[in-house]
Amino acid sequence: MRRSKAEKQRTHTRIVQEAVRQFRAEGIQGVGIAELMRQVDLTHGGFYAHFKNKEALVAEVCREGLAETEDYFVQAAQQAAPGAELAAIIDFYLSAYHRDHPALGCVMPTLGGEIARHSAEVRTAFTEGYQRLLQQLVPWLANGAPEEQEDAAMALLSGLVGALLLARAVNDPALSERMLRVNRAFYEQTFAR
Amino acid sequence: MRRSKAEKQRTHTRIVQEAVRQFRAEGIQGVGIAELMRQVDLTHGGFYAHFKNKEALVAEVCREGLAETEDYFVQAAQQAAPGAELAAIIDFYLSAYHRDHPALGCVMPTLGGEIARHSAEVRTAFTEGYQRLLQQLVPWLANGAPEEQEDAAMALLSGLVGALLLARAVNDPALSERMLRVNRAFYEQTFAR
DNA sequence: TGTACATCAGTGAACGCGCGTTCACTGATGTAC
DNA sequence: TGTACATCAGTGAACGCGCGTTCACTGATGTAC
Repeated sequence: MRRSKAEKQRTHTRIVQEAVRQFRAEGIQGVGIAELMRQVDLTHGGFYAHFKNKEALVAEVCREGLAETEDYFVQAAQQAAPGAELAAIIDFYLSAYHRDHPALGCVMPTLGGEIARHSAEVRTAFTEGYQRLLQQLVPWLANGAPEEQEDAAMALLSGLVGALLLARAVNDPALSERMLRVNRAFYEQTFAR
Repeated sequence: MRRSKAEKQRTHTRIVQEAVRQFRAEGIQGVGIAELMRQVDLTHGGFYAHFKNKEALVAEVCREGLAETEDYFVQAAQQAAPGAELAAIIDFYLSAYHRDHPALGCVMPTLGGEIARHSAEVRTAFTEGYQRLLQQLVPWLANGAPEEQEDAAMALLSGLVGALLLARAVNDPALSERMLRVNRAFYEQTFAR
């Protein structure tokens, strides 16, 4: 039953992509290897031909998940009118669509709490993805020393994450809507140049 | 083996307090009823004399956890010099101690992601606690229409939550320290009056 | 106030189930000649 | 290029374990008289 190298690569990618989706929807602890592999049309034993253990998958999920968010930031900025790049990123991140589709969205609000409890391997993968995301925001922030721009990006990014997290946790649609709206306005007024 | 009403009440409180602590440290899914009850010197069967099911406990944990954070906010403000109340709350929330002791800290960064996936019962408890927390911040925000003060409190609160979440997830101590410092400075400059 | 009985907090065995991981096996792929 | 053999992606049974919940039971507490 051995498969070609190319096919193994494809299978590997499919496992990671399905894991990113499922982890965001159900949490890391909420997803079992057997169910994950079933969704990829494989049996659970095969998992260990691709990953040393579940923890190694979690690390890859961090990388993949944060890279996806990075792509979304780049796309939002590209499609925005000149000067409106940062507002476009903020509007995308704090949209009702993003709030209502955690399985398709950023891993930071969905998995951040769990990741803090995981191994150094996982947290290092997270840290690297976070730093790249930060650099993606820097070009759109007010002129100044690079360090000041990074500082601003850090404040903005954690604000976005917290706002989305809380907008999802809360059970009152009007309140949730208000949280998104208020935070969009706050970050656009504070950081848009 | 029946116990007095007062003793049942005391037991109930002990279960909830131990659950708040364990949930913050290990996540909701990371804590089992048996282990929880063992820490309270009871057997797992007795759990159901106090709670319909685990979900009912989670709802109580939300209430208790957010009430604790509310108390901390009140205390921080009381102990602060006049005019420095908001800075004191921000400094407390974004302290290295708070980051390093999630078991003793706010439930929003630790449990927020999981709570978003829980029942209406749990999310309603969370929503009520969140609203009370918000009102605790309002008095310390810039004068203006009550709605504007609430808006500012919402932006501040989600920023605090996101910053603590990320400062814990990241694996680089210098970066984590910088995240706390930058966010403290940002929120104090933006909101302190 | 004292007695008889119902209530029920807590015990501990048992339920079915899913978890992460291991392992002997299969047969197609990759490689050495 | 063709053949012989080693490799290894994926299978599926099995491992020990912990999960949430139920339930018959116990004996002290609460209550009705």
